[in-house]
Amino acid sequence: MTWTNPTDPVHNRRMSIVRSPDPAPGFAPIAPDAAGMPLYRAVRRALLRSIEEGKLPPGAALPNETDLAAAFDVAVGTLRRAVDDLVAEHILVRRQGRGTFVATHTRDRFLFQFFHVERSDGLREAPAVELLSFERIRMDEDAAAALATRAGTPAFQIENRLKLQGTAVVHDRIVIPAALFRGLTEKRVRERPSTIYHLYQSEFGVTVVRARERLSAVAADRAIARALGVPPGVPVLQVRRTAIALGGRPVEYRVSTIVTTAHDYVNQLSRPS
Amino acid sequence: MTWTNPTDPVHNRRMSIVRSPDPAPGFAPIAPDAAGMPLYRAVRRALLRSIEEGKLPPGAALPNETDLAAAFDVAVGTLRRAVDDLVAEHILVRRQGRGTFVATHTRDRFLFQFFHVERSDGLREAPAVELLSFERIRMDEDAAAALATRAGTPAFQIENRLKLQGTAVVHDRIVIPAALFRGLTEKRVRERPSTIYHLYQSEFGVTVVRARERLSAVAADRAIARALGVPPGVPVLQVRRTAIALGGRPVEYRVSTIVTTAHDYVNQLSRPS
DNA sequence: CCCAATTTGTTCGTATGTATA
DNA sequence: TTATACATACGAACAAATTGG
Repeated sequence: MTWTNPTDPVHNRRMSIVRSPDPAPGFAPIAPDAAGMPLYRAVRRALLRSIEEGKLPPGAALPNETDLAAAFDVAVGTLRRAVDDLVAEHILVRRQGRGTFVATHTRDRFLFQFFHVERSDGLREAPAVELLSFERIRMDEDAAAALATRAGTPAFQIENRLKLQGTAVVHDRIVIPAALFRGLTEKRVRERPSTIYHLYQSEFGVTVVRARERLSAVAADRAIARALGVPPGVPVLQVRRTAIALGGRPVEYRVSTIVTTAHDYVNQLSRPS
Repeated sequence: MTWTNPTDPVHNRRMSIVRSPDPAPGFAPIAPDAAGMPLYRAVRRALLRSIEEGKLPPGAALPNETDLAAAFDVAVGTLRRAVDDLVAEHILVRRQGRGTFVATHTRDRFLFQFFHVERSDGLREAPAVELLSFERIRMDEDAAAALATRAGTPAFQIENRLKLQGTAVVHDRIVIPAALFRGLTEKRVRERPSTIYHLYQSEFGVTVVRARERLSAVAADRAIARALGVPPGVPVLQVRRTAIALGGRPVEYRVSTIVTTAHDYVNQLSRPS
């Protein structure tokens, strides 16, 4: 059984109608005006807030579009536009016939979105990660600046060596605030079943959604050179990454050092759609 | 005066209706089926073809959405979706209240899409370009491979030095096929009023739409070191770019060498929407 | 293997708001 | 002010993919 809904002539919105058991609990109608923000933006923010607050944990299925639109009191098209944006940001994933889900940090996603090294001939493969060290440290100036805190802030530092086709190519030094990752141990890092971003997400509720990278060429220092099996002083590519989590907070500072004798950092400037 | 259009129950498409003077000449209805491709994809391709064929030159205004949708015999929403995609690819530009236009290569676009160097403290500014040399050459293996042709193919080679905040930071060696740029002279390069991509577009009908870049760290050779005023052998960032034009053809191979003592190559991994 | 239910994907159409000239 | 064009929002119908019986 269906009704046709009377519409509010001012805002062109459906007027609220009582329904039997709420098909999308926890989603309140969007206020008609939110500082001149388009409705689909307000819906996007509401969804984002639900995800950030944990009401929609990673992997969770959203209510179907019809129910969710009804809960927000917007048209399906408006809801879809909001979801479109979140899908483009890799925060939601849609699967036709199945539903819409909060994105999880799979290996595929890591490779696609956050790993840019491939062999000079274009061969791409997942790196084999080897943990070199796990320490409690206090942040240096660089890490602190990137993480919007003060030098000396307690942190974990993880050093990894990444091999491609059997040869060491990348050295990662990862700095993460201890406050955000309470209870992290070397064991948990070493025995994580998937990527480290998956670990952040599944064990600490920290979902990395984007990152800024600054690249420069430097001479390999002794420690890096030894770790990567190259002579000290050879030019290596240094990538300083600040990873941003769901709330917009920087949560990881990472310095990747890449030997580019047989590999490159690749970047696509605009993809065909 | 308006009609309501009878619809084809099979494809849910409007049936053709004769109209007075064609409001969007040169745009034929899209065939209902194009290998299972969604209609909006077919519309996108039709628009792209019109642009590639020069029927919509850079800067040209498209017919308004209503007329264009009618010409293609699709709904406005379908047309808008096709245009959305081309806008995301920077091939079209929409301006509310004015119209939709074929994108031109402005300085702003170059900076946003194709120039990634900024000072270490985050300061971004447009580079001052200085032409160092202009030569007719034959392509080496690297350039030929990037441009999908054979070594020895006639080409132009342009060397530029880019200054930021008054200091030389980037050296560009640009290789472009002579066949695509007949009549190019040093004078035209030197006296171009805007970016070199604008020159390609306005003078040779070559519209760069995207690029692939491969980055590595190398030691500065003597020539580069002299051009950039650094000691030979210092680590520098080498960016090898293949630029792709509208038809999908590679049209430029560029090797940028960047001194990264006070500057970085910056990259955004996913932007918030 | 096929069918039915569910969910997203595509396409249609329309009305109104907002920016521009 | 008016006309035009894109932007937002509504609603509806059918297609396509997936899952479970």
